[in-house]
Amino acid sequence: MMLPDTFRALADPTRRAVFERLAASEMSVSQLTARFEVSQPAISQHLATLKAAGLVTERREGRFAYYRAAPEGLAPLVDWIDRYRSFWPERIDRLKDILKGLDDD
Amino acid sequence: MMLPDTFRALADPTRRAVFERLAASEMSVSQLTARFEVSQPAISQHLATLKAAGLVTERREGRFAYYRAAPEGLAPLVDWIDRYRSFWPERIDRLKDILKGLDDD
DNA sequence: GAATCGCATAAGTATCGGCTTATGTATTGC
DNA sequence: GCAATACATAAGCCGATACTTATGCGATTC
Repeated sequence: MMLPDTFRALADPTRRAVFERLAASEMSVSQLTARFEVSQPAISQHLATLKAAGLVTERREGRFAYYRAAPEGLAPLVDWIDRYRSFWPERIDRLKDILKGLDDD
Repeated sequence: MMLPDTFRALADPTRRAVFERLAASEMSVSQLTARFEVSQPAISQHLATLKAAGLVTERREGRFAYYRAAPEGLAPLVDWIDRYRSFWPERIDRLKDILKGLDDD
């Protein structure tokens, strides 16, 4: 199965943290940089990787670049997990909790 | 959040394929090696990584070591995805399909 | 229009990670 | 007990990658 690098993109802790931050709210690169302890180029590079994986989207506004998490990018992960559903013991009912939550929404 | 290296363990395509194979059925290291194009040590190393991440379990029998996928090891992934549930657009109803499947079982 | 700002890209470096071959350690078979 | 088998570990190699500083480039500001 060809996952579009979703796992690899999220494997790096810093990059995952960037995604998590962008899931909370849209932010510009400089705002994002201020929240991490790596340089601005490092952040830009992580964003490029996340964007290539479909995990974030970019919105240009003048000289600013606003990024936000693209939840659809997580779909390959859900798909992948889905493939092993039938092998899962009922013990893993956390997935059911997730569904319950969705139903309640 | 401190994921127990689940993402990193599944980021490598070969290692992910090993996990997928072990999800289908328990196998010994040599049986597993026969199915891949990397050496036996490489397989052993992948298995060690997967085991450290809680994604496989080992069963010793004489000089054989049988491995099988540990679906519980995927729980951290589900947990992590769950954290962003509220940000997801309804468009991602695939997760609902998963839950439906579980309910039907 | 010159300086500044926001960001991306280039280039270099050092570490990590997956692979190999070589070797070690039990276990089994003769 | 000796050879062979099953697997793990050691050691080394090399490409990938996460970071840095330096630079480029468009947009804003004065």
